[in-house]
Amino acid sequence: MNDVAAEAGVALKTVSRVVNDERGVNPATADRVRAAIERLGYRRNDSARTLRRGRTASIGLVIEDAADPFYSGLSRAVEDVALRHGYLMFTGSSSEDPVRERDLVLAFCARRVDGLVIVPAGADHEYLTPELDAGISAVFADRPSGSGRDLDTVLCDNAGGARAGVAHLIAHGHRRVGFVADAPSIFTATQRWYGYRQALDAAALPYDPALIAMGPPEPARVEADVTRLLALADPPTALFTGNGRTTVATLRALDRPVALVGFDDFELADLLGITVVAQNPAGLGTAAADLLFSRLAGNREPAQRRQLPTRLIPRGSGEGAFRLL
Amino acid sequence: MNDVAAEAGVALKTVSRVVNDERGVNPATADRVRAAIERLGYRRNDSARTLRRGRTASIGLVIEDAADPFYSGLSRAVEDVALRHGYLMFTGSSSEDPVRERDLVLAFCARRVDGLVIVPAGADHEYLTPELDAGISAVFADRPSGSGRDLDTVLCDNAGGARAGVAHLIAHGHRRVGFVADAPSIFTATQRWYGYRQALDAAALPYDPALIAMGPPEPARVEADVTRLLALADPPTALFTGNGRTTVATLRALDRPVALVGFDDFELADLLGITVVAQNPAGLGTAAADLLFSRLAGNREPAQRRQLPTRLIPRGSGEGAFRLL
DNA sequence: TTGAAAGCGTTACCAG
DNA sequence: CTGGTAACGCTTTCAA
Repeated sequence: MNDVAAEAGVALKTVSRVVNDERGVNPATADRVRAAIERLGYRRNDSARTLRRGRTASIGLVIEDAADPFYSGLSRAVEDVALRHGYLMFTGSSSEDPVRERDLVLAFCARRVDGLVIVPAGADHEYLTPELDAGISAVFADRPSGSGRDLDTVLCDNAGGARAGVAHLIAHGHRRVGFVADAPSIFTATQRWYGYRQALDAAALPYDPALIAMGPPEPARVEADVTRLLALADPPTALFTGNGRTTVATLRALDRPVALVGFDDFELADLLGITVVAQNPAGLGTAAADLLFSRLAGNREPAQRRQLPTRLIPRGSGEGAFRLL
Repeated sequence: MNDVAAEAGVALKTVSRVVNDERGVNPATADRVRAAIERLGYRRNDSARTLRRGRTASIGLVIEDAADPFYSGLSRAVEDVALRHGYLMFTGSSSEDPVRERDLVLAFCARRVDGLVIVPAGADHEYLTPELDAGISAVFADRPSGSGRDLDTVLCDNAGGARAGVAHLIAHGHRRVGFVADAPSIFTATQRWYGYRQALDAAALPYDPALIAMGPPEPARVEADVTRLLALADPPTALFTGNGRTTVATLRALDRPVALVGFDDFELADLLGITVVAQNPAGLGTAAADLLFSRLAGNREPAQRRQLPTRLIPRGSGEGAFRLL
């Protein structure tokens, strides 16, 4: 900017005015400055700008895995909202590791992002306190925080969705429904398990722990669990799967037709005829980002907790059974 | 940092030394400083650090769409490499819009990212010249640049992969193979079309423009085109589809069994029995990021152009025909 | 081992 | 309309 000022024969401050489209600059002077900028290939240094103004016009997004269709849909939605507000977005994948989540969040904060959208991997967010005190806004998406300050949170109706899905199977005559999902340490898995129990209770069906298979999200674990369930002496006649990844892994493990309803819609589920409880990843991202930007705009209301609805989409596998051939 | 110094009763510089783990600080003093940091909830401002040091330890990634499984896989791979090097990553989706690509890249540069990985939406990259002169490194992934300085580029073997896929269909007796893909303005689509032609030529089969359906990536367009091809008086007995999205859209449009080979592997393609020419999105991202970081480490060799192999995976649809039921 | 001062490239504030 | 100067929070350089 100094060089440009010298080149154009004006003061530094005048260049700043032109660069920032401030009014009160002689058009002729402005043109001279712009010409100098062009000649020198000058580009404003936003780091310095940021330092001086105290706002970086950037946000940080921490998700579980950028390559997972659910989170990449959420990610794209957050990005769109950010860009619409003129903000840039840092992205990081926590890989379901609380330490990595924390490192990413703190690294973003060190860059002085104005706000954060976090899909928490851990339950403890005490580490956020100094950052929040420093004025950084944060919104939790998909899962709530287990500790720390009460913060804006956007979830989907996990229990309600699971309840509806399992009730659907029960309504079609099933009395033994297997439940395959992520480990109980994952908030959404536990919520969906609540929903499963509620549906059983509502139908006065017994809860059989032998029909529950919760664990790490690895496909191999899921496939082994499904195989085990189906090999029981008194096997389930239907399965409810706890998320998209689990549903897909389950499909691979089926060696015979079984009624199936899965939480999360996914690509080609319609072609395959899989009945699902759909949630809206993009909607989740948009809602979280909107909430964040309302905070950045000065909204000082108490922390909100929004819950997005789910939708049961019957496609055959929940009404009859899933069969590929 | 000033506040911490005051709180600890030392000079600013000493705090800086402690924060950066520089040696030559009395352990007792260091402890006092650390205690003050803890009390005040101090966090280093990396923007200021960046400004002073001239390196931001961040890169920018511009892809076509963060929600597309292909690009989200690439994205995750780039992120992993960046994090391993202690870098943070800005992400942006161009939506196949050259203007948006340019705006994103320039915004990243204004933040003084050290490097860029770009999946170009446009062919013109003259706008990068001042940035490159300023010392920012850039690597193109998935598609090359059509203009501007010669830069590192990582592609997959588009023509070779398509040739192999089409040859596979021909080897199974097909003499009329339809080609459904993105618009010719997209580099990969055109390259794959070359591969298609090469396979025909190698088998001495005539090229029939009526069998070519290239256009916007919208599913509706693809479905309409597929329907049109299959309704021809002399319809194709096999289809080659130009990428994952197109393959999926094509599946939806099929009203009868047709032999099918698709470029790009995708989730559940194995279950559905779709023969594909697989490329490796994560490998592409890793290669591009590795190349970028070698530049950031000082590698001054001439621009490289790497080509990653593709792999034909027979699963049934290319050997017989695709049928869901 | 510790500290003081200069400077990174901007913008805010006050003068002219 | 234009310009000077301080300040943002840090690291670099030099001195004690």
